Amino acid sequence: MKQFTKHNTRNSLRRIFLYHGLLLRLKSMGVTRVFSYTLAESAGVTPEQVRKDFSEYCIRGNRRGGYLTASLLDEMEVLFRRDRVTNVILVGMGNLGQALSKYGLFIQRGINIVATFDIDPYKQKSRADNQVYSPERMQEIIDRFHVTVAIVAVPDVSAQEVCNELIGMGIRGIVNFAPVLPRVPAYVVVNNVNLSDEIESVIWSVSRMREKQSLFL
Amino acid sequence: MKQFTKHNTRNSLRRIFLYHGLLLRLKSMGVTRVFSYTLAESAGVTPEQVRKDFSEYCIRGNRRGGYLTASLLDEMEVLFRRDRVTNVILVGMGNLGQALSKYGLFIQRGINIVATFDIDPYKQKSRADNQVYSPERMQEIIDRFHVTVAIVAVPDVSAQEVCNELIGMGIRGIVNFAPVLPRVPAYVVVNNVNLSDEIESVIWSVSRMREKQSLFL
DNA sequence: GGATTAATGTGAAACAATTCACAAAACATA
DNA sequence: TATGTTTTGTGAATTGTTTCACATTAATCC
Repeated sequence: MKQFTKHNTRNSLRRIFLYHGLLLRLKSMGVTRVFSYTLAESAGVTPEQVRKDFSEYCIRGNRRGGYLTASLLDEMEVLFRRDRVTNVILVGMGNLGQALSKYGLFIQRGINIVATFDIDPYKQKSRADNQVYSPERMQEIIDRFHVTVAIVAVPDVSAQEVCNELIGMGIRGIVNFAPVLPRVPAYVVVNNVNLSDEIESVIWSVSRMREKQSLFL
Repeated sequence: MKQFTKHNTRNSLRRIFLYHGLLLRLKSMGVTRVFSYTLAESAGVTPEQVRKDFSEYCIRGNRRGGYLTASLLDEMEVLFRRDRVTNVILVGMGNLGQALSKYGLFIQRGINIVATFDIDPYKQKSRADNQVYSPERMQEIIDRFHVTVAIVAVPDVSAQEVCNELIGMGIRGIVNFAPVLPRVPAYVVVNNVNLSDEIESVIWSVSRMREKQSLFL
């Protein structure tokens, strides 16, 4: 097993996944060899950054030859467990949950939503193509499919409760779309995604930029 | 107009929006007064961090008295333009686009999707409740509603082209859900959101944590 | 009204991340 | 095989961010 001595940072991990996505695209475009500056260019970072990031995860290139797209991808996929499909569950089948359950890119990336859950009995019935389960069956499905990661897309008021239940049933990683930060034990990983915040920060950056610019008009 | 001498960082801006969301909840729960440690606790950061972040945006509290929820919110909303509704457009009405167009939390946060666009004529017709426009009408609508920010939820292959067109029509901020990083001029703000990456990074963190733990079993 | 307490605000210190600069390696060419 | 060129890999320098420590302020209590 590989050891990462340095405490690899959240930022470098994010970038690694970004590189991975870019590499998939490059490979599909028939690019067999990439250089640190190729990736840097597409990722909007410096070439040194790319090399440092790879170095942190003990990914080596070939001096003068750069990296072979295919073997770099293989190495990354083994390293980051993307060589196998991971079963996840999705809790909360509101608008966002329904979209996520149908989002085609997940399965392309080895993310398999094995089951979706909602407390609303109407939602449980309504979808013939994609069965929505009652939360009662959660434990059973988590056990059967060895699920450790859940996507939470429930309303803010139920988010904490749902997270607590999931953790009690063995879930160890949560991608949380509810606009609250759930409180979890240290052995559980949470990634909070707040769609409103993402848009608001752009709105603000734009309006600030316009103000600055208008000073020079 | 307020001046921010310090170059406020991306992280502190993200946290500011997080605090804002937390404050909205606290206010709705009837909390009239908050302290830096109240917010720190909910946001998962240190109290000093909260105070530094506020300080960076010239937001002042009352020594010993902390912050009054309502006036802090007012101040933030004026400062970050959340006291008015901002019109945005949404391009790409696939699964994700459709979910985003119906996502109730946007309007709660003053984000108004004034129009949605898709090249697929079938999608343009199909929705009686929520008209989907042909891209031909984009310029007209951008001008009419003074839109400067767009949400892009198109497939990866068309993302760059769509962004170019949007920028040509006056868009200055893009929230990009396509799994590519669009190349844009310096006067355009882009925020890339990659849902697969968010999930993959959790999957990896969990599997790494389990490996570490198994060493001690 | 002075003493006490509980909070903020912030410069300084510690820590983390990025960029720089260049040695080491691999390949090409003659 | 020697030489030149290109690219990686990484220690050192720089830059950025967070935490610490404490002076400052406001409220409360005798």
